[in-house]
Amino acid sequence: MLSNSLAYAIKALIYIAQNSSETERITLKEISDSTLVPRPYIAKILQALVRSNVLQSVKGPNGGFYFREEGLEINLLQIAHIFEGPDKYSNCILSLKECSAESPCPLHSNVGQIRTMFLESLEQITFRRLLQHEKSFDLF
Amino acid sequence: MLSNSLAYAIKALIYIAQNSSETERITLKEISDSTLVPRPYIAKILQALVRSNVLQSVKGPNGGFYFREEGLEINLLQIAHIFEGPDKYSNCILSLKECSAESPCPLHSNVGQIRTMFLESLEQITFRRLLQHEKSFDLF
DNA sequence: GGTTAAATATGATAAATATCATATTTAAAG
DNA sequence: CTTTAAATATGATATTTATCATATTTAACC
Repeated sequence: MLSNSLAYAIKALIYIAQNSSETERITLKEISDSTLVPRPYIAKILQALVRSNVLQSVKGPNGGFYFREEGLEINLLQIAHIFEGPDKYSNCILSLKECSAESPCPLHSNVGQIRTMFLESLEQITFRRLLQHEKSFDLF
Repeated sequence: MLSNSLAYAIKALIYIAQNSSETERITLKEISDSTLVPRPYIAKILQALVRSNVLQSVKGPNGGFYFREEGLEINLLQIAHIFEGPDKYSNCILSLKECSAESPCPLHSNVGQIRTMFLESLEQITFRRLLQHEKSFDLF
């Protein structure tokens, strides 16, 4: 339902949101260890998140990653847009050309509607909200 | 949300359910033309559906595919199981080991719940139900 | 300013999906 | 019993996604 990369990104972001601050940076190794995502892979994902202004990174000794202030307001749908193609969530669930509210495909009213709910729910969840989840929960 | 193959399979099955009978078989070419899925690709998909006893096929002149009587009672979740790995829909949305109702992951109660609804909705839709959709709807 | 601990950039490899091509089998019909 | 129109089997190619490896840059600290 979520791609591998997207699920990895969300796990890493939850961990960082819960444990980082501008002065308390989280290193790649720590993120990899606590999510069990291989270091080079999670590295690529985190780099994309830095480029997208979700995270901030600092190189060198005592460096690492931390959440930007504004980053905490970002929701899961926005993260999805970074890792899935842009149109992945935008069209008919069967990818039919003619499907629309006026001329709905056979799945539009049932499965399609739940898909819409799924997207709305992704959109409602920000990292500030996820911060409240218990920190000891294993993210692997 | 659905894999390419699964969406193709559903489109083909809707077409066959609406247009076939034991005496009125649908040929590969016709299915390919009406779904715009390349012939060799849809051929593989249909073969899998025959092996899974959803469809019946007849070789030779005037041959083709048609829905088995019992096939019409099959629901979309069962079709999904044919084309997606078996555990694809079975575990935590973040693929976390420890996630359960008692010890839910950060997404369990929101996105996870909607995922469950999604699966239930797939399970409720049989091809007999989809038969009722207007036949002139373009399946491409 | 040299050492070190970190991220970054780049690209290589592997695995899974999707797509295409071709030869074989089967059954109907003349 | 030969031809023909269909599915079937098999496997080749391409594309995408996931994974791994390595060299480079950067900033802190002595």
